[in-house]
Amino acid sequence: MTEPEVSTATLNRLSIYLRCLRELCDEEVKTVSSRELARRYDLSATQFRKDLAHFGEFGIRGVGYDTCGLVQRISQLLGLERQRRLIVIGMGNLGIALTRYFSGDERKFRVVGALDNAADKIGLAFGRWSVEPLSHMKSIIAERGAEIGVLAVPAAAAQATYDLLVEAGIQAVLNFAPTRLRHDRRVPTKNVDIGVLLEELTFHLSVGRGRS
Amino acid sequence: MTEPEVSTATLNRLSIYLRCLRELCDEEVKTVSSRELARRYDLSATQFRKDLAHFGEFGIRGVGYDTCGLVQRISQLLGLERQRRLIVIGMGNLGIALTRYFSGDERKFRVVGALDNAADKIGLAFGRWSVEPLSHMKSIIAERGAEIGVLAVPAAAAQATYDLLVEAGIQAVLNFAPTRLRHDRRVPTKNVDIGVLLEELTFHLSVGRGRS
DNA sequence: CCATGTGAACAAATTCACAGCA
DNA sequence: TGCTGTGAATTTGTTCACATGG
Repeated sequence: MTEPEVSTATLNRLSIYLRCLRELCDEEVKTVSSRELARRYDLSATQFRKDLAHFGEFGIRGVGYDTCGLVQRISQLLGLERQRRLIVIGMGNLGIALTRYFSGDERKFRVVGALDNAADKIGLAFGRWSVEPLSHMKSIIAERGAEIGVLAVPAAAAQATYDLLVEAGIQAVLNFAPTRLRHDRRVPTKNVDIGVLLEELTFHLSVGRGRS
Repeated sequence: MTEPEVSTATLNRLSIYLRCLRELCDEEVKTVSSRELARRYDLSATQFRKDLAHFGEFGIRGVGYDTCGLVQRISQLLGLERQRRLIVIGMGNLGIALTRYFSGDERKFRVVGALDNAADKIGLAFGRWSVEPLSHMKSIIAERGAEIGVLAVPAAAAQATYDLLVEAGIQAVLNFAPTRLRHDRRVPTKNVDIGVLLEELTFHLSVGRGRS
């Protein structure tokens, strides 16, 4: 069974649905209709059904969806059945924050390495692991099974560090550096660009009140 | 002159173009064609022209675009002609990181307030301002001219804090809390949901190599 | 009878292809 | 001639409306 082509928008909505359904499941709501879910969380009922339709049939006609069951199903679809391992590269403000955040007993993602080349950072511990130089990258990825690289280096160093990550065998990258990466086709890469988002808000500020 | 309706995608690309053009301008490249820009930064030449077309004509036929001039023009379009003021709410790992980051002499955005209700946080200084309780929010916004609120509180507190921000007169919100906010139509709001992005990457991991 | 799942209609965004100007 | 600016064509994504099945 080869998985279908699914848009980023659909995948991101599945994450949202997962969160909503988890809440309902925790509240011991047994079943929910797409309409009720949409009303409660300000979503589109049709879109919810269409998004799921990419992957199969999950509901019961005339009834709705089993909340806890669907949490399991969507978790599987997204590949969240087991914990994923991250390494964070760049121990600036943001890198430290992310390392600390994902060093707790966070369910789905866990930091297994913190890297930086600055001599005054190496050896410090922001989470469970102390900071190591980038020369250890390849062995960390291989030995600790890191799958996702979190890039939190300055813009100027981002491309070179990205290339190192790919070369070292990382399987995906979440980039926080405010720069446009030339990325390897085989390594899925997402960008979080806080500057771009703030500038979008600024546009709306200067034009008048608007919606998200 | 009432501004046109522009999609989020277009606005975000304008921020990217701005960054690319700034680089070219700094390198003293005088003019650039849409094709050359696209080639160098892996963008779409047609899309670049179409995006600009929402706002007017900026190029010279047969020649291309004046790099430094276009930096100015796009900055104006996005409302970046003056510095914008932020307040950060929630001094957890991420809130501290963001406060520090935007407390430097960052050109376009500057933190003018750091808020948290935790007694052990109040009074600490992570940037130029020490942490104040949320009860000061309204006066900080009014007296220091804060326009954008950066929400970095736990998910459980996000909606209540968002409502407080709106009530206190904030003009836009950048939300880092992993939750779906019911937002006021008049206050543009953007979400940065790191969990959603990591889950998208995880999907691609489990399915096979893919692109961003 | 109710809510799902889905083809068909619609809307939005992207890409093509070329007219028109420097 | 070269590159912009833009209608027209195409692709992609969303919404509608209803047949289908529990």
